[in-house]
Amino acid sequence: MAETRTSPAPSSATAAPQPDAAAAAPAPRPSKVPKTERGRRTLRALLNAAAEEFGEKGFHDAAISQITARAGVATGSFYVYFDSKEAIFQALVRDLSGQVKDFVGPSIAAAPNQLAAESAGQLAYLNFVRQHKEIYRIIDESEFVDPAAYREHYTNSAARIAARLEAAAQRGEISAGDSEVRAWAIMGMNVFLGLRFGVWGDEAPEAVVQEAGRLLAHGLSSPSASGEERA
Amino acid sequence: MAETRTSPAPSSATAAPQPDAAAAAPAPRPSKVPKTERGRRTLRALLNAAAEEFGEKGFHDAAISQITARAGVATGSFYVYFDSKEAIFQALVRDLSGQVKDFVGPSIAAAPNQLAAESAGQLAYLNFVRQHKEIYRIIDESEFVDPAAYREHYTNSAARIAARLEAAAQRGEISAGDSEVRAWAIMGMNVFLGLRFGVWGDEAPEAVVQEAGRLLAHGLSSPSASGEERA
Amino acid sequence: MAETRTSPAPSSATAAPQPDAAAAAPAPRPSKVPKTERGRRTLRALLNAAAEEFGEKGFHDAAISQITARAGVATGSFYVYFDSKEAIFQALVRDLSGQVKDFVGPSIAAAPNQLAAESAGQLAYLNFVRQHKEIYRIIDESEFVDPAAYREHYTNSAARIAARLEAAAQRGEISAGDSEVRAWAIMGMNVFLGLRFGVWGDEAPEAVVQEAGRLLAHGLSSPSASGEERA
Amino acid sequence: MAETRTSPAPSSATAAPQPDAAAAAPAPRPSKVPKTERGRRTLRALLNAAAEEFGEKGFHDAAISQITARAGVATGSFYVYFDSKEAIFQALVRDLSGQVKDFVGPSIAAAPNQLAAESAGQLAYLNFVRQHKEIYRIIDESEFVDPAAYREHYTNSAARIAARLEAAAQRGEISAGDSEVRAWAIMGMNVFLGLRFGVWGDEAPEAVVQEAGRLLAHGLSSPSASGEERA
DNA sequence: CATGAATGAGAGTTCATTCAT
DNA sequence: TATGAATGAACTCTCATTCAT
Repeated sequence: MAETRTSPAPSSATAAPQPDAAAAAPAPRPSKVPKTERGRRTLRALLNAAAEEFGEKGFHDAAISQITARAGVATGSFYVYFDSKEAIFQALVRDLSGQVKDFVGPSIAAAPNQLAAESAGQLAYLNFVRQHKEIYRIIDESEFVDPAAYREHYTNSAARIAARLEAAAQRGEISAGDSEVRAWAIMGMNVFLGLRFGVWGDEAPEAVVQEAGRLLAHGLSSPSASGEERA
Repeated sequence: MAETRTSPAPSSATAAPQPDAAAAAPAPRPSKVPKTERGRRTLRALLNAAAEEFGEKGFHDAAISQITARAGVATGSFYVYFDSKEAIFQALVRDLSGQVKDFVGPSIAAAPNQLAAESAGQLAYLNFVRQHKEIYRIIDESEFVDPAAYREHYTNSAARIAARLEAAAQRGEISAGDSEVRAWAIMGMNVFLGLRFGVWGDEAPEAVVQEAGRLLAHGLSSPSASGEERA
Repeated sequence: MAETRTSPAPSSATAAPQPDAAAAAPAPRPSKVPKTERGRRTLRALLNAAAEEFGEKGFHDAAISQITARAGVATGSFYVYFDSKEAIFQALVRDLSGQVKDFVGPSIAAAPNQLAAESAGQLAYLNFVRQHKEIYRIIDESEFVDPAAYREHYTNSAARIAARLEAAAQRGEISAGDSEVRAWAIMGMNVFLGLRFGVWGDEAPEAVVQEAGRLLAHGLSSPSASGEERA
Repeated sequence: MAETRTSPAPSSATAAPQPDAAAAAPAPRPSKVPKTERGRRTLRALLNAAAEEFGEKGFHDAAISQITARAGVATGSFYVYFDSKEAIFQALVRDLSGQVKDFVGPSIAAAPNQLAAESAGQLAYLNFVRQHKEIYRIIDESEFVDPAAYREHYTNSAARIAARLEAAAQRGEISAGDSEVRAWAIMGMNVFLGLRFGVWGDEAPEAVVQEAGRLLAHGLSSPSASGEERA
């Protein structure tokens, strides 16, 4: 059986310097780019405070007055840098999306082959989620607050996975197949395992990743039988 | 917005034998069970209106006054049936969760073996999502509005999947392994494929399901190589 | 010489029941028409309070919280009847515009001939302005707050004057000429005399009206000479 | 927005001999007179920018930050030259009031007799208004922002007109009468004709002025009848 | 003189919920 | 049961003004 759902991405970056799709994003993060050092500090303080506040309370229960209080600045200062609550949320999502990518990416790049890479990415993602539950929550909520950012986040992640699969297939490491479908499937696995074993539970991640790796490598079929064909 | 139910019925039973967690839920659906025919009609109208309103606007932007307006009743009447905005949302999530299960369940039960069952469930789920995008959205948002309901929904789903895998493994249809991890992985795949190919896109679902079925059956490994062991 | 300026209309109603141009106005005054007696009382209280507040402070310095305080209702009640500060201001202008018309109209209708009618209207207007300085101010300010209402007010007034002149010319009571130009000229006279001798000063209105009547009847020319033609 | 002045010059002199009320005004125009060339340029830029901004948005919707942005200077620089938003508005109104006078005055001076002079003034005014709608608006709004400046503007204008009428009456060019009442009546006519046929419409100004000239010369009376006396 | 970040009081507006009818 | 007016706490956002650099 199968049911509904959604969540923050496993991601896994390309260390390569190729122009990221995000580079084409229309609006730069903060509505005002600070020109002085002082301004840069204030902006950073606001983003950090926002991550805390949104993570703890969710978008709607978060209050701008609380964000500025946490950041130690006046209410009005908020609007020097962001046009609205939505605007800072969006800036945050893009920021965090990048953080996930940057955290997970290196593990993947270091893996000897594709299957190992996916497992490494999964493990890194699980650990990241466990340490940054608020990030998971924030990205998830963007589905409702800023659908475009949400979609962008997952579309980018899937594209990176698909590119890796494509390359591996050409190298003969894995079988050929529709990379996009596979990428979304793998991403979904990662996200849900992250939810269950990263956010909600804290079972040993290695065991989880091992089991998932087996599934990814050989599927469910028993060595002897291959049920599907006979279905 | 997809056809909303025409009766406030609390959704149906599970084919599965496992005790439905929902049965233990503390709060009964509507805070007041109507005694007259007129009352029953009003309650039904409110739930239908709520499905539309929440589906279109999301929880926080949905307004009770809009729900009552859609339902054609006065503002005050709302509180005859529900104690709060959260209460009607919760009632709705439980209701919709049941609808998903009821729609997908039969396809699974009709399948000849486990792998076929998962593929059938996936296909049914994809079709359901495509026709009821607002339901997808509502259940998703419950992560923030009513986390218990959200967790319950996915935990129940995973439990059902795990039970099926367990049984299939005992029958020798599939390999042995940690059923819970596998169940969450499969559920994640389904959900994300549903998001990508059900909610956002409308590519032919059969192709998607076929590719996912192959992945589930045999994994990514190329017939010749088995990368993982060497990693 | 001649300079800038603007102000609230002299008006002068048609007692006749002919459909008023205002009847074609798109939006009805209050955004919600009360259905109960209690509601009607609250709406009236709000409008009265708004007239006081706007009259004393002007649009921008007026506060909705002050309006509701004066009316003796809660802040939120305001929004039951009006969508915004602008909305109640608009409703007020239309209301007051009607009041001016209703006050001045009868005097005009009672006059024996056209020149007497204009003088009577002028006198009535002067007296009205003197007693309702806040109304003068409110209508004036609508030029900036709700230009459409402002324009409507003066256009309607001018149309009524022009219609009277037209009729009088056909009766041979006055000379023929461009009624619209004449109407705006007369209205301008009335408004500025109202400003100078109604709002700012309180010289005997009868003397002012008498002098203005002479001007209207015979112009500036000296009985013997007629300068213009020779120019 | 019509060409704003190219220099912060405080407007010119009056041809009329009566003491200019503005000369007695308490506050000198800019709160600080620039000593350097650079300062003079900044001041000029601010006044020009203010004329645009106030003309387009009105006093309250105009923002100092917008004025400085248009002027191409930093926010803080504003306060080097003006003490407040009100202060720059006041400086502007006095400036513009002088512009109107300077534009209209010469036409009047050139006329052969009084009636011709009033018509010439009217025509000049109409043309001025048509080309400088934002000036019209700014002076008008001063009724609410800076009542003293508003009153001063119209009182001065009326005084100039009255002085002309007085002189013409003594020369026997026009009949005798209360000059102040006549002056305000004429000014009102001009202003409203300016509103209707200058700001709102652009019918041929000559026809408007001709009709108004007839009214001013002979009034409304038909050659044969003289209604008023019989009233 | 110029800069531009920081300020914070104050306003308008929303809407879930109550309650008298 | 149904109604719909009334409530008021709470929130987002504005912007004239200050001041350290």
